[in-house]
Amino acid sequence: MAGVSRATASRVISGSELVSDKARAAVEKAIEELGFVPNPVARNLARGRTGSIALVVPEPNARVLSDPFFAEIIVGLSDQLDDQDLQVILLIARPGERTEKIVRYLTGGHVDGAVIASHHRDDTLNRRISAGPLPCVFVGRPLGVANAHYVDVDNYRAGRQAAEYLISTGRTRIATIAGPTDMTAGIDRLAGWRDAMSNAGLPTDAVAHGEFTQASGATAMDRLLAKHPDLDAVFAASDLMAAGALASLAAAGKSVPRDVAVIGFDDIAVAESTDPPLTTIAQPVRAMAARAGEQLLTLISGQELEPAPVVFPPHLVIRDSA
Amino acid sequence: MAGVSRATASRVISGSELVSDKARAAVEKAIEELGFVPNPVARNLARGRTGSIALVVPEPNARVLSDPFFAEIIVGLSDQLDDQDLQVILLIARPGERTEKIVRYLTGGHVDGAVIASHHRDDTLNRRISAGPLPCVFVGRPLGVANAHYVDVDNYRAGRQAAEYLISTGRTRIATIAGPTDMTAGIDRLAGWRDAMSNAGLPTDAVAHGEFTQASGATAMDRLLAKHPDLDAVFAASDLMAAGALASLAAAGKSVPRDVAVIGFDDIAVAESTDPPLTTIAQPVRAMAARAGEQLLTLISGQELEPAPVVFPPHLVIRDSA
DNA sequence: TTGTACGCGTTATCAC
DNA sequence: GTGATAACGCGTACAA
Repeated sequence: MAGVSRATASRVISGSELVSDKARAAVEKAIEELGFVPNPVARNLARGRTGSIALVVPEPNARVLSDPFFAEIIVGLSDQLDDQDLQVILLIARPGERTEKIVRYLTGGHVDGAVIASHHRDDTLNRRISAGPLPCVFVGRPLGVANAHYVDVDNYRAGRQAAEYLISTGRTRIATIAGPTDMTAGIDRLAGWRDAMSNAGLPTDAVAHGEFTQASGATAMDRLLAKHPDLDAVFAASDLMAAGALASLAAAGKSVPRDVAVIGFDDIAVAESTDPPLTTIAQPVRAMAARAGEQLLTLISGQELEPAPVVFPPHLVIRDSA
Repeated sequence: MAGVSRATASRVISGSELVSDKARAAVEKAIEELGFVPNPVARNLARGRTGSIALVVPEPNARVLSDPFFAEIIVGLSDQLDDQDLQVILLIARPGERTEKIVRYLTGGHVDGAVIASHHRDDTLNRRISAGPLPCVFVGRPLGVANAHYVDVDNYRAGRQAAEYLISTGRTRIATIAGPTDMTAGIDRLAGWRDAMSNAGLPTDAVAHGEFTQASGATAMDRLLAKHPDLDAVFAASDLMAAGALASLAAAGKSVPRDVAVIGFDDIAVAESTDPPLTTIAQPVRAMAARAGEQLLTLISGQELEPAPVVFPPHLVIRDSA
């Protein structure tokens, strides 16, 4: 219709510079009149790509999806990829299903790359994908995967920071409600707390483990109180566990922060509405996700990328509980 | 390699019955040895489809994504579509951006259909997509869109149910914290409450509007208490608003449920951890999303579908607040 | 700068 | 049952 060949039309649409102004104008006019829209599927076939990347959520649990953490990841990632006309495909494990299906999907050429939210302890998926040819970036340091590309918050530093803050406010008998020992977030935060305590010459024996949930935080606090009735502060590795701890402390007749200071982790919405509002350590999740997307783009474009972790600094948010 | 034509190989892969056992075996053997995986992009091009549907979240707000409501929608939808090798593409409006880009994407042939989570008051997107040729199903009754396919909880019935329950427990001075007047969830729940109250011969003047948030629920409760100090019950159109109301009531020295009964809506996680735990009305979000997916599949397959709404019954969850 | 012609990897429509 | 062969709609060497 523009009186040119398909090739020239294609050049105009793809934004090539090697087109005369006259031809370009003619094509653009034709596009306008025809309401022409390129077929993305055909385009991707010709280009040898899929035009989409996967966001893998290996947890077969609806609860994790409502986790603000994932919400931020989704937003950060979409935001980063929107301009590259790459779409985000959500891949969540179905309840009671092995990750087999996800692996098959990822290796089946459906996507150009993957961002894996790796909070789960089951690392077979992580290993298999990481070893394969598909570009992939983890959000959160994956356990048992060597040379992986990942972005994470500096959990170790965060643990130190929490302990050091409590120490700086004069607390001396400081406990921690740590995460599970088979999740890097739990391990690293605990290690940081431990080192800060040791450096200050304080005991590191008041440790209880939770599952990052409110209920587990409450029972962990119960255990701590029973074993160390003299404690005057506690660092919980998640806000939910901190909220559980607040409930436990209230039930035990302890006033927060007067008797016991509490500091959480995540800075999710509930942190503001607890009584008292939680002092907590925030992680820049959206920025982390954006960075993961950026790294993935680099990998997809074929550039070699040193598998150096990208680590973001945590950020202390001071409210009333500590 | 199997000594057959592409056509026969394709038949085997696509699971056609019109293949001899011998040929099938040969092809399967070849597939095994070659590790052959069909290219999804080429397949979709040949089939004239995209192999994906969009889940549209028109709210340019990260907060709504962490809403358990959306989490359940995502899970329900993926669950339903997983078997059809249809993938869910998440389409969220970027903050501060018009919905223009989303419309372009949807009409650009990127997806075979769309599920639109239509909670937002801005209905231009709803109208434009609904009027177009793309199969689409709404979750939540869209405002100002005629003949739309949608699934929803029976908000009117839910409002009635809440009021009737409060009445049945002997309350007589019953208020409501309603949602915004330009969202169907707000409108319909209020209408149900109003009718139940009228039918029981009770006054319907104690109405305050909130924005479905905790803060707005608290201020709405403040207003209600100031104007109707004698009220003995309140129906909040969301759990978050109910939580805000609880705080406001506590500040006013009112005991729940002794002085004032409170009933919420949604049955999200916080409903269990408020003090006291919230009696609330749950909606079967996951089932609703699955149904929306099912409807969308029907539409995509080209079958005509009467645009009859699918309405799910709400479910009263009795805890301690009423 | 432009056009020709082929390739991308399948599925679908025919004849056979 | 099976096998050529034509789409599917676009990108892009290569030649002009």
